[in-house]
Amino acid sequence: MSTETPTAAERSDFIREIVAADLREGRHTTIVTRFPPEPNGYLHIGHAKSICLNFGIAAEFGGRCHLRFDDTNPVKEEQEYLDAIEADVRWLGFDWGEHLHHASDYFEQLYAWAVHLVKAGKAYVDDLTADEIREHRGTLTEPGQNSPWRDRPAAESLDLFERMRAGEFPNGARVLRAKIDMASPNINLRDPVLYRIVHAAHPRTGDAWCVYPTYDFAHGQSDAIEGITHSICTLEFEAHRPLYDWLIENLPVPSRPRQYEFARLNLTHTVLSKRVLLRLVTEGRVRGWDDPRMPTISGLRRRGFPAEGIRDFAALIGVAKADSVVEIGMLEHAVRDVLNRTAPRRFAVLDPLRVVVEDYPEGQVEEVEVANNPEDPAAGTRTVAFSRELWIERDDFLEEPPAKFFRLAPGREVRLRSAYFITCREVVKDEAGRVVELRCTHDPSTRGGDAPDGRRPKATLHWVSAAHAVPAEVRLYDHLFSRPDPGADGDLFADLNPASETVLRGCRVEPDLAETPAGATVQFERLGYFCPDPDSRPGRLVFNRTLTLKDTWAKLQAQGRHDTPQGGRG
RNA sequence: UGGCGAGUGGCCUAACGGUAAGGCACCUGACUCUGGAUCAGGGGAUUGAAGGUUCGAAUCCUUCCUCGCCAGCCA
Repeated sequence: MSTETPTAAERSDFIREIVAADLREGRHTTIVTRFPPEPNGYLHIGHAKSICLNFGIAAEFGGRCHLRFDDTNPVKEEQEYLDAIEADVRWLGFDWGEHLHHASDYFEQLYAWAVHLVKAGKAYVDDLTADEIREHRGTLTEPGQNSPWRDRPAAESLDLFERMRAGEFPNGARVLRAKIDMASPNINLRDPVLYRIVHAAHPRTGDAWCVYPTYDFAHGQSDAIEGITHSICTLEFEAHRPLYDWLIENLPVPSRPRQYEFARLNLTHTVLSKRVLLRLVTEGRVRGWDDPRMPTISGLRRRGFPAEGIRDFAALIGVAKADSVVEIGMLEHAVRDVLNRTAPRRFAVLDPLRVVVEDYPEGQVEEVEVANNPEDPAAGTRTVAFSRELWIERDDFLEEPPAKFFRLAPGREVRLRSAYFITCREVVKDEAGRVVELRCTHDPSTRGGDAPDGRRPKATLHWVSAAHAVPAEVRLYDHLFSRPDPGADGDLFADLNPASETVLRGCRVEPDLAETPAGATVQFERLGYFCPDPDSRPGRLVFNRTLTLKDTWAKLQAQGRHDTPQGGRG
């Protein structure tokens, strides 16, 4: 159940309309949905859309939503995935109560139903090889051919099926098939395979079974067992619906679930395919399923995306049947929106440039008061140490400022946020001509950040006191793929963004940032949102950049130079 | 080429026969101790095309076009 659904009080979509009508017209009194992941990988933002839909509907209509693992293929499934999926759904803010289920919980019942079909002459054991079955299946335009085993006596199929279960045959030797119609224009109805022999240990049932039901045979029946009323899945299962219905109609199942399909999520600059994500991980293109660049729930979490932002995003994009590609900016907008409201502000300098305030007494330290979040007065204030030697952001100074560059430059006065106005008096360079230090003066009357004479600098800079700031490593993240439609030219991996991660060492941050709790995302003023990485240690702080702030100056620069998609800073 | 599904401003989504709405993005201005946020305003859609029904069509009908999915013993 969602903690709250802030932005989408009146959101509706074609599925919710169906649900509402079913309730209104008495077809159901309680709505039961389910989220049915296969534990063969980590959940990603596309799954989040489905999770929000299924759990969201259950919550809105006073029903319930089950978490059911579709664990029918032991060769691809692992306990690690089962655990990660549960953690991710919970982190997203949803609760399945008592209803944690597995298709494997129903193996015995499913087997019994398969036997039922065999006895009814509606399923048979086929001795054809996989290749032969394919050849008999026909093509999109040509009907298939009946298997020579199609009409063998039910008793013979039954015997063979029992021996399949008993482990008498090797993988692939035989399968159980539904007897429907080899000439159907819907290929899924051309005697689909219901059971196959797989001698492999299952994460939950171990070696108890060596025959496993296919998705088609397991899914709808599991829905029926659990009393699912609305079995919501993605568009690619549309062609399976007739089979879903055929099985429900031909089996003595306890309920009549109905399947509805919606368009899966596609996002620009990212790939949402478990197959590809698995490759990124196994081939070491990223550091793991929870790499902050991954579109996985665990990656987004590590990156600092709040669950609320992900839920808001799901509400924002809606649910429909048209294939679509959502701009990643939409996700970033939803996330910035919650972070702007909730993230505490802190000072951090990513690329430090030394500033010496010449007219500020050596050894003196003042505690200046700074708002924790201008958006939220209740967040209160904190004090930050100010002293003679400071660090400011290197790109907040330009010796020869172009028009529209409002920050520090020789002779120019700017405000140091919540502290003093300073004026740059001298630029110190090393032998190579690189600026290494700025000699400045301050106006003591501007303490706190306001001038008694009403003077208003065009820029306000963030800063840290050199003697008080603590060092940190900061990892900057950008889109994993550099083009909006990765792989459109053929080679997906060639579109990997080489600048998707930039590691900055030698950053200087406000001391209390050392205490930022894991999972908390803060705003580094004027830079963006950041969160401590799990790699962070007391003495060796590591922060991940969740997202940059919107940056008009970076945009202006980008327009002028026509590069840097994510803009500036570091 | 068979079946199924879908086409609404750059992107997402709404309109359920009554004369195209909202969000994101973009642009402009105001305000601002974050070039953030906020506020105000703006540009932009002959609703894939062509016919037809109707007083009236994004919605109904016909034909066509385009895109997606289906020929795993994956899900």
